[in-house]
Amino acid sequence: MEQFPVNLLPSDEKRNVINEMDFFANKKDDDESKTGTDDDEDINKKDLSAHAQLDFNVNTGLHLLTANTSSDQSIVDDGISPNSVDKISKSEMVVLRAEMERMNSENLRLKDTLNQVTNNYNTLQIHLMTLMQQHERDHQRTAHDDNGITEEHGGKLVDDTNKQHKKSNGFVVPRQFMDLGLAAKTEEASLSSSEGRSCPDRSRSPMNNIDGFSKEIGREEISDKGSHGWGYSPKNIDQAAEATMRKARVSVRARSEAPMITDGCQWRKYGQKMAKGNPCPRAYYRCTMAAGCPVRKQVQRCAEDRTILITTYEGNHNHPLPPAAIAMASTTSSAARMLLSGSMPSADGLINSNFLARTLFPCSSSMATISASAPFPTVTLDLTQTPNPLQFPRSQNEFQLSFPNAAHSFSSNPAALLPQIFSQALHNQSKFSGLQMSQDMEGGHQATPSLPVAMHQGQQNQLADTMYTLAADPNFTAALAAAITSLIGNSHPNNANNIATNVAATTTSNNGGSVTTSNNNSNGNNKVSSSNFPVN
DNA sequence: CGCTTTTGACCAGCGC
DNA sequence: GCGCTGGTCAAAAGCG
Repeated sequence: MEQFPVNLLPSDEKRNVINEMDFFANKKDDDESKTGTDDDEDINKKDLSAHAQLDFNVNTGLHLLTANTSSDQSIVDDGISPNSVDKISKSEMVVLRAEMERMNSENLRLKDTLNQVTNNYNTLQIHLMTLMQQHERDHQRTAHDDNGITEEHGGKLVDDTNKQHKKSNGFVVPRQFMDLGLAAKTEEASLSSSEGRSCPDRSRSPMNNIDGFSKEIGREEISDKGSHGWGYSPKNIDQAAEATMRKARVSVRARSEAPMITDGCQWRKYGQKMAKGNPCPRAYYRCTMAAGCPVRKQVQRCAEDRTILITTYEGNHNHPLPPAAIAMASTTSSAARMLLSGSMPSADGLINSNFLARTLFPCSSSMATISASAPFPTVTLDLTQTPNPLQFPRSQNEFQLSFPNAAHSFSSNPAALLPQIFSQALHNQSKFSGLQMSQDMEGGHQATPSLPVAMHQGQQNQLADTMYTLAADPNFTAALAAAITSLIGNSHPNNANNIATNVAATTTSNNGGSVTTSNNNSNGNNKVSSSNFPVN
């Protein structure tokens, strides 16, 4: 280290020339011992002062802004000080300060360890709950097979769903989300067949109905609810899946001045309208990474806080995605899966989903809410809220620990932080991937009603199932991290725009102008409006 | 020239 | 039935 030029001097010469530098002499000896074998570390241990001084000097080099350090350093450099007693006392102060720094660093390490222990605890708790759920599901499936129930159409399927609710836990709680989806299935399917214009993509491309997640989740749901032997034709299954998936939406609220949040996909704008109760226009985008991809999203700024960008995803991609795109795509599929699994049947889904969000991303302040009153079942990931010190006393530290170079990355190259975030998120995800959720676990979501507030055992299991489904999704946490990018950008307002610019360039092309054109229908408000927070 | 955005129009659902 | 609203289409315009 250049900060220790004393090392360049022979030890004897130094000892003789600099009288008051016994302190340095010890340090130098210590340095020499370190230049030797590491095994001599214990043997060469000197008094605490020597080590402390070494640590202090090292830390001095790292913390250049420490005021005390500079003053102390000047004292040491001042070889003409007449009062050796003061030097000694000051040296002791230096030692104490060094010791304090060591303790602080140790404290940080302990905090980190505690954080890891907490995460491990949560993981194990989820694992335990999941195993219990699996055990219960196996038991119920066996009982259900004995009953030999078969279904002939969607209506009976819904009825059977409620039957299972009763059978599972003895409570009758309407599974609003699933019922909505299946109930709308027949209607929407008929509309699709008779009026192609209402759903041109699906009618023109029947393959869209059986692609990707829509088909997968739909069959998962149907197989789960009906269990065995229903009379659905493949066409009906696809229509049901499509209709169901079309109903489920995932909304992400994040603070960002960017036109859109990062999701890694390519989008094409196909419409923009003024929505009621919001002066900001709502933009409609369609995924253009593959022909016939059914995924769409709506982007709109929050009326109350226009720094908040609300992005609502719908559907699932039918094509391979780049790693960055997998994140947000998995958000939609996982969250939709959570919705369609009916794991949040109570009106107070906030409790469950908050637990979910905290478990998946304990270092974030993200909040997941379920909206049962919306026209479509929607899960909202609110990434705009400030951390709750009572709930996450170390959230900020944890976040910084997770992204130690965040500030530097933002100051130098904002876009460089994104891979860090995704890596961190994937790292978090790997904690869950070790749970090795079985295929059956992922595919079978048993209908389990719940008490609204006090968590019934069945609800706990269902919650665990849902959480596990999300956690097992390879990129759900990464998706959350992608959204949290906006949070980071918000914490660095000077860099937020840069991030947004870099991000937007990878997702879609847009003019980025401040003038947006509204497109109201039949209300005489077709006009060009200016906005400080353009949607696109 | 091809792709994207803009934007007026159309359609369906819903409430009154 | 009518009006409002959300969602989408598709021709025109813009852009590289």
